[in-house]
Amino acid sequence: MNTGNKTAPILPGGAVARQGDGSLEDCDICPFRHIGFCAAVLGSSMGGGPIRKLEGTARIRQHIYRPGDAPGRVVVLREGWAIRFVLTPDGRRQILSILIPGDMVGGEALIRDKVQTSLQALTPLTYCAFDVTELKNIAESDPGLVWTFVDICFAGREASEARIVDLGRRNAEQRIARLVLDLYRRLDERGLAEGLTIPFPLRQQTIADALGLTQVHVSRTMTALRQAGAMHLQAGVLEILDLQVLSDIAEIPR
Amino acid sequence: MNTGNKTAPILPGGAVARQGDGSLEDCDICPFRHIGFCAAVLGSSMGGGPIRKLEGTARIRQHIYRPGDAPGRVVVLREGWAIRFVLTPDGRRQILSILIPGDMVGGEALIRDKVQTSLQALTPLTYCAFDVTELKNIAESDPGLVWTFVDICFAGREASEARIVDLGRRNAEQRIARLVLDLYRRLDERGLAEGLTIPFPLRQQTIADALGLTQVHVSRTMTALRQAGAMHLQAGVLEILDLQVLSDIAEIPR
DNA sequence: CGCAGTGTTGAACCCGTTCAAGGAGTGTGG
DNA sequence: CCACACTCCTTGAACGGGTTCAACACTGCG
Repeated sequence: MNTGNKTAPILPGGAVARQGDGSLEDCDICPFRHIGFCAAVLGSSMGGGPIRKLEGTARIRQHIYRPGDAPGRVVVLREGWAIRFVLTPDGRRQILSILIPGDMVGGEALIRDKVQTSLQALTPLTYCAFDVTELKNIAESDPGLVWTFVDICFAGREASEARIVDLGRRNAEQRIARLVLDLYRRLDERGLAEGLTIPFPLRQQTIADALGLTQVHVSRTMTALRQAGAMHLQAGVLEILDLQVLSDIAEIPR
Repeated sequence: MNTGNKTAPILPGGAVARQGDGSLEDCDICPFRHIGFCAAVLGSSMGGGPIRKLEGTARIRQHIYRPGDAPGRVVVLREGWAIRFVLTPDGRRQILSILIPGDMVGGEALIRDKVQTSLQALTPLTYCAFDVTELKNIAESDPGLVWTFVDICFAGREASEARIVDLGRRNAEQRIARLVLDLYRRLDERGLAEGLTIPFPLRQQTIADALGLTQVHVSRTMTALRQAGAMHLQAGVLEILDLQVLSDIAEIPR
């Protein structure tokens, strides 16, 4: 039964979710129904039993989960951006991934009880969530779904390792250029880029915490990138002024 | 049929492997038969069809595979250490993982044709290898094996993300202390530590390339750690002199 | 209006790099 | 047995990319 606007807190951190009616019918019009996780779940739940889809929203800066929580759910972002991060003992933040619409998060809930990271909304957020127990049940009748998890996990690991190379061996200018190009590619794949212009809700402090820099240095470096004619950021919209220049700085062959 | 000492190159880079007789009988005496991947494969191949185990050796500094290769095999180290790394366009090296006996490498071959990294022996190496096609066949009759892949992949991703935090937010002393403690814990889990002493075949340049530092600075920092009474490295053997001091430096609660 | 969040800029500082020289250990060949 | 080459580690001095601290400007908002 669709509970309509009646809401109940189902995730730690105060994020609110409502339960769908299980038929997943609005997945039919979801722009992300053909990407990895959703496509696999939709395919599986057609053959086997249905899966309940939970829907949720989060306000800006709201936590979806924190270290030590046991969310028990896998989350797929539908609208808005989020970050997954950890805090060091001295209170500094390291962002592990920047999440855009269509991304899946929290896959570790499939094999771990508790998570060790925080998930926080960067913008107002709407998302779908799937109970891991139900996912495991579906996977029993459709082992192909597990391969989808393997696939998603390795893709995530490759992204992590690309970031390791950035942090270990590249300077601030290269790191920022590569972050921007990576986000541009991902947004473009999901139809969220307009030409060379993308929505860009990241603050300089957010970029700094993702790339192991300080906000002050991000400011200086982005000024340099703007003056080099590579890109331009204003009011949450980033425009790549010269893809070749930016790619050269990023050391990405094109 | 056991081919005995007759050897044939089966992996790129010149590493040599011989084919076992498929019965895996020497797994019975392998010290790593109870850890993740091997335990799962042994359990699966008992129920379903047998899997061929390939065995291989590599000399020091020898490549097992390189970027662009399609090894088509998953490797489990039996004796010796190895590194997985990439080279940046300007020729610098970033090590992505340091592998010790019992570790599984190359799981991406399960879902990718070509690998993007290099795998190189740090010491003389013996390893086992399993054909991914055969692994997939076994997984058809034992879906639990796929969950083992998910598990291993997420563990690898967690390790990668821990390294991201190190590179992004910790100084040289902390990075080295954490690397040493991580290796100590892993070696101890596999019964390869003697008290607080572990084999340590890493050169300073290797540590530098893993932690995003230079060899010169690793030298200075390790001298400082020695003078602080935290640890002592000589002739390929590392002794943790004061676990408390080292843990404090590493910011690991104990 | 006050205030919080964000970005810019300057100046001093420092962690780590770069360049360079030298020493210790090891293997090799004459 | 020694000369030589090679790898690895140490140490010094100068340099530089990035940090830290601080002041200020701009924006949106209650």
